[in-house]
Amino acid sequence: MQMIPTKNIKEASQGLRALAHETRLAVLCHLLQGPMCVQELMAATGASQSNLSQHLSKMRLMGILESEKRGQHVYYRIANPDFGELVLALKRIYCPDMCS
Amino acid sequence: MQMIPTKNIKEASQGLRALAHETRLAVLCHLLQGPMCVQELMAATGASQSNLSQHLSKMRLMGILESEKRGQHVYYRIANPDFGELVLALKRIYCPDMCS
DNA sequence: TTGACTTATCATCATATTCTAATATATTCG
DNA sequence: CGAATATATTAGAATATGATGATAAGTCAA
Repeated sequence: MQMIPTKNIKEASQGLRALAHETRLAVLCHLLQGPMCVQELMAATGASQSNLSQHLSKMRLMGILESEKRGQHVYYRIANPDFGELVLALKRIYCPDMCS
Repeated sequence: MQMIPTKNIKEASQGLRALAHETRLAVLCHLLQGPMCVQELMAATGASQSNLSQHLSKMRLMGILESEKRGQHVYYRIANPDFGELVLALKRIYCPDMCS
């Protein structure tokens, strides 16, 4: 196991912080199934429009999500498939009962 | 990819929060090499004694680390090897240049 | 153009996190 | 015992983060 360079620790910890919230982690999990628009994510997470928009904005700024406007809807998707691996590692830790 | 149950999202996001700090992530990375005592971790991270102790305490309470007292030193180690996988996923995202 | 709808942004308040400094506890050694 | 060392705990101030409500801006359809 090789050490992460100090200069990257900062970036990685900022990225983690952008995931370390119940709503944002739920969004990430839902988006693993494919792109969704804000309305759909509102329904899926139960967050309010304003609140969700701010969470999505933060994740986009941190490079976790990408967005694309189609008509009056904005679709969000995961920017980097490696986040799927990260969620898998999370599942091994926090959902040991799930056979994945 | 199977969805993480809502009831576990909370726990997982709390766990992530316990990692989402520059000092704590650095500690985790160092401990991947093996157990270390507080002094060694102070030298490795540059954090102050009190500050580091609080970070270690939080990680221990969150089940990320375990500690063992040996003489006047307290050795910390990673409680769950799956956190190593999580760090590997982080490396793929934030250190794409590192050939790991 | 007007009105409904979708999303983003802003201001503000509430809460959580982090750091520092001081102090406490425990262990070892002389 | 008393001093030195290692670690933990506490209180407080500073800062960051999160939720809400109001509003703005873009799109569509009548």
